[in-house]
Amino acid sequence: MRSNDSSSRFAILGALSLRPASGYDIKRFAASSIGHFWNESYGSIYPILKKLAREKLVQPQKGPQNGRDRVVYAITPRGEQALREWLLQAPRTEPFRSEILLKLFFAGRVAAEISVTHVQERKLAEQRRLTTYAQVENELTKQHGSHPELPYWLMTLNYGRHRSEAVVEWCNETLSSLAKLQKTSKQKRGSK
Amino acid sequence: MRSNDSSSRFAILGALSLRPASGYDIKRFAASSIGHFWNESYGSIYPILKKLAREKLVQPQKGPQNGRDRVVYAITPRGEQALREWLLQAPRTEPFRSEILLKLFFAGRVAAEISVTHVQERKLAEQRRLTTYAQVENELTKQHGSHPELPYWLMTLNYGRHRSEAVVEWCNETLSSLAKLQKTSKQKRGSK
DNA sequence: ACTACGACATATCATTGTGATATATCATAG
DNA sequence: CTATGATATATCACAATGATATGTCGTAGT
Repeated sequence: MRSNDSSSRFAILGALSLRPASGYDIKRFAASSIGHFWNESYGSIYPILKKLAREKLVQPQKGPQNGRDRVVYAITPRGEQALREWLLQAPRTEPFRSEILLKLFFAGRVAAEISVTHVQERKLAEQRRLTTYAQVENELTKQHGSHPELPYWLMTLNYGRHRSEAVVEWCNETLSSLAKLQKTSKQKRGSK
Repeated sequence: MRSNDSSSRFAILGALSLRPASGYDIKRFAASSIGHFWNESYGSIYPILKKLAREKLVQPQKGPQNGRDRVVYAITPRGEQALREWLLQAPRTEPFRSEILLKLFFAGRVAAEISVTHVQERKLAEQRRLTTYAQVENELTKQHGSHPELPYWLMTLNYGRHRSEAVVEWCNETLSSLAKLQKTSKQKRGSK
C-alpha cells in the first residue's frame, strides 16, 4: 500500500524547496549538486512531478513561461511539510552492489592481470573524483561562503572524500596482493 | 536489445561455478558469502535460472533430488565460458545512492538534533559491520587457509573494512560539525 | 500419535528505477 | 538559411526489489 516512501519524490521535493523548477531543471540540479550521491532520471522525474501535483505537494505555475514548452513547478506549504516529515525518518541503509567486488570474488577463473587492470582503472576513477570534490569545495566556499546551509553541503562532500580515499587505499593494497599472487603462480609454472 | 549484460545472471552463474545449487541455495549463498557487497532476490533468481537453462549455460539435474520439490542446477562448459568472458569486461562503476546524504543535504529544514541521531545510528551500524568482517575473516582463514581463491575473498572483505572505517571516520567529523552548528544556533537564539 | 514450528523450496507481483531514445522548439554561429 | 546544440517533455523495455503466497518436510515437545 505505502507508495509514498519512495525517496525519489523527496529528492525532487527537496530540489523544489530550493527554487521552482521544471523537470529539466531538476535533472540538471541532480546531475550537479546532489549528483555525487544521488541520481534521478527523466523516467522518474516527470511521472513523479505529475503525481506530486495531484497530491498538491507542488503547484505547476501558470502558462507557457518562456514561449517554450516549459512547466515550472513550485513547492507548496503542504509539500514543505511532507519534506520535513521525511527528513525526520531514519534514512535507509544504502544498498551496496559492487560489480568490481563480484568480479574479484570469482577472479580465480581468469588471469590475475585482468584484475590488475580493473583495479587500476578504478583507482584512477576515484582519484579523478577526489580532484572534482576539491574543486567543488573550493567553488562552494567561495560563492556561498556565508550560506546557512553550506555546512551541510560540505558534510556530503566530505563523505565522498573519505569514501574515495578509502577506495584508493584499498586499490593500492589490492594491487600489491595481486602482484604477490602473480609471483607465486609464476613460480609454480617455473618449477614444473 | 542487449539483454545479456545483467550482472545478476553472472552472480548466479558464478555461484553455480562453485557448486551445483537450487535457487534457494543461491539465495542463501548470496546472503552469506557475497552478501556483503551483492544481493540477489528470489524475484530475479528463479526467472534467471530458467533463462540460463534455455540458453544452455546451466543444466537442471534430473528428477526430484530429495523427494523435495528441488531443482538443482549445474553450470555447463558454455556457462563457464560465458562467466570467464564476463570477468574480462571492465566492471561498471557502482551506482551510489545515499539516502543519509540526501537528507543531510536538506537538513537545514529540521533541527540539527535529527541529523545527529541519524549519523549516530549510521556509525553504530558501520561499527557492527566492522566486527562482522573481522569474524568472517577469522573463520575464512581458519577453514579455508589454503584455498587458492582465499586471497580474492580477502580482497573483497578488505574493501568492506576500508569502506566502513571511512564511514565511521566521516561520522565522527560530521558529529563534531553538527555540534558546532548547534552551538552557534543556540548563541543566536540567546542573543536575541 | 499428534501437532506446531521452522527450515526448505518455488513462484508471483506491484512498485521502483534506469537508460536509451523519440520528438520538437529555440538560439546562434557560420 | 541551415546545422548544431541546448532546452524540454515523454515513453518504453528492462532490471531489481521486497513482500507475500503456497506448500512440503523433519523434528521437538507433549
